[in-house]
Formats: sequence, structure tokens, C-alpha cells
Amino acid sequence: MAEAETTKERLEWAIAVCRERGLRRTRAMEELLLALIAADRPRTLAELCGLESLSEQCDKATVYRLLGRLQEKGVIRRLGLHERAAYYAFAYPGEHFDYLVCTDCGKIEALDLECPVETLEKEVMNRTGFSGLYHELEFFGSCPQCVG
Amino acid sequence: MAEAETTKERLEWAIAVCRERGLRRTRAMEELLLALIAADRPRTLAELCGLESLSEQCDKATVYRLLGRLQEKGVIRRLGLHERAAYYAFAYPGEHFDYLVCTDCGKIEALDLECPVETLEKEVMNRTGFSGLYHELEFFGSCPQCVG
DNA sequence: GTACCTGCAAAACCTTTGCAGCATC
DNA sequence: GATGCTGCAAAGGTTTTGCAGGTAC
Repeated sequence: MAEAETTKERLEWAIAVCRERGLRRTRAMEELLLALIAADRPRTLAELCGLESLSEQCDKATVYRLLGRLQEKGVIRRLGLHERAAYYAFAYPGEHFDYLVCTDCGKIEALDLECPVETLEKEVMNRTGFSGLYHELEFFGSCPQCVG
Repeated sequence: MAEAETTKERLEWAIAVCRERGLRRTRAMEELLLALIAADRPRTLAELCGLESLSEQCDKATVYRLLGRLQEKGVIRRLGLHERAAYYAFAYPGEHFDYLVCTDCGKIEALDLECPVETLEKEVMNRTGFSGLYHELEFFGSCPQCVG
């Protein structure tokens, strides 16, 4: 992930937004945000709970509810990525990643693309009357290792 | 859904592909394909099983396994769409839809966009070595009814 | 002190699989 | 007739909720 901002700046931004919007600052919140900031790709609830920093610190239900609150406040984003489980990624303003997923081994990579979809968003808004649009773009295929 | 091809043509195409690739032609397969061809947006397993034509005809497990086989043979496509459940859509050659999802009421619309992402697919293949690429693009936002 | 957050536990959901019988080829 | 498909039933995994107690403000 491009480090235009440091971990500390990201964390402080996220916590500030959350506090402004009525959430309390807790240890679990900080640990979860740090885990998501450190991640180079979206993570599932199970993956996040598997991390030592979090599993020693809080319950799965807590992480689950935190993810919901953080998403609601707009500091993280929930993604589908074609799997049964939901994936979550840190959402720093102005940063947007699309993803590349191997349909064989499940590997997920973030793509820092010059994404032409942003232009489309406006068109879709005009055409459909939807507001607050954002998009999710994923590429699926077989990675070189899986093709052999 | 734009009806460049009739239901019958679509059905026959799908069944021909399936038979070529080793699947048997069954009543359940036909009903399921017809349901997906008739759908104006992707459907979940539960939705499909709720249809009279299917529920009276076959079990949920059968539909589930059929969806897997049909996807494997390439006549339908499995989508994420941000929900817990997987969505399935008919995949006629040369047709590709992107989707618009209301984050408030869950409404899903198919968008027949001039999609600039196809160009990106080649770039991503070259850059990453992935093969057999396809993409999934979804827009999320609030529909006019939900904004009120 | 109050309102929110956390942990533990259980429920709810969707997906996935085993196995015996039936249909297709 | 052999192989694959179907139904029923049960298991597996992830998500979601209730409630009592603890914590941030």
C-alpha cells in the first residue's frame, strides 16, 4: 500500500472521525484500526480475530460490532470479493483500490489503477438519481502460480 | 435485460454448452436456466428456490449443486454484490452487465454501461501475469426513494 | 453517574456434503 | 446398465443478537 500518510496519521484521522461521530475511543477500536491500516489487502472478520494483537485483546463479537460501526462512520469499507465472508479495508480519503483475485488459490492483491470508473460514477448518478455513489471493482482470474 | 436473443435461443445455447461439457439435460436444469434467463437482475439461491417453478420441481440442494455446475461450465456467473448471499446471473456470450445497488433498501439494478474496464483487463493481465481475467463492477449508493 | 462498549453464549443464516434411490444417456 | 443427478437430512462456517457487567466520558 502506498504510504502517502504514516500509520500514525491514518490512525489519528480515523479516531478523530469516529469521535466526531459519536463513537468512544477504546483499546479494541485502536487495535482494530491499526490492524486494518497495516493490512496490504482487505481482511475478513476471522482473519482479523486471528491476529494476536486483536485476539488477545477482544472477542469476535466485539470486532464484528466494531467493524459495523467503523464502516457506518466511513473510516473503513466493506467489500464482497466473491467469497463467503465479507472483507474489510481501511478507507483513507482520496485513496481507492481495486482488487485482483485468483479464482484458484484465493490470493487477493490490491491494484493501484488509474481507474476510469470514477467518470462513470457521475454518469450513473445523473442517469439513475442515486446519490452518494461509490464503486467496487474486482478482477478475477488465475494467478501465474496456479496456472503453472 | 436487452432481448437481443430470445429466451428460447438463450436456453438452447446454455443447454448445448452444458451437454458438450458433460452435463445431463434434466428438468431441474431447464427450469433453473429459464428462471435465470427471465430474471432482470442477479438472484440468490434462496430467491431461486422460492420461485414456484423451481420449488415445486426441486430441492434446494439440487439448485445449489446445479448453480455450481452451470457456473463451472460458464453459462452463468456468480456475483458478490456486497450481500451475505451469493448472486447468480445468466451469462450470454458478449453480454456483460455491471450493477447498481442501493445500500439502504438493497435494490439491485443491472446497468448496461459502455464499460471502460475491458481495456483495463488487458493491462492488468500484462502487468500481473494473471490469465482468464474477467471483472465485476458494482456501484453502491442511495436510491431516490430511500433519500426521499 | 450515564450511556456506550465488551464478553460470553446462543441463535439465525447460508452454504456444503453424505448417502440411498432415480433419471439420463 | 452405468454414471450422474436428485432429495432428504445433517454438518460446517459466518454472521447476528441478548444480556449482564465493565469502561469511556
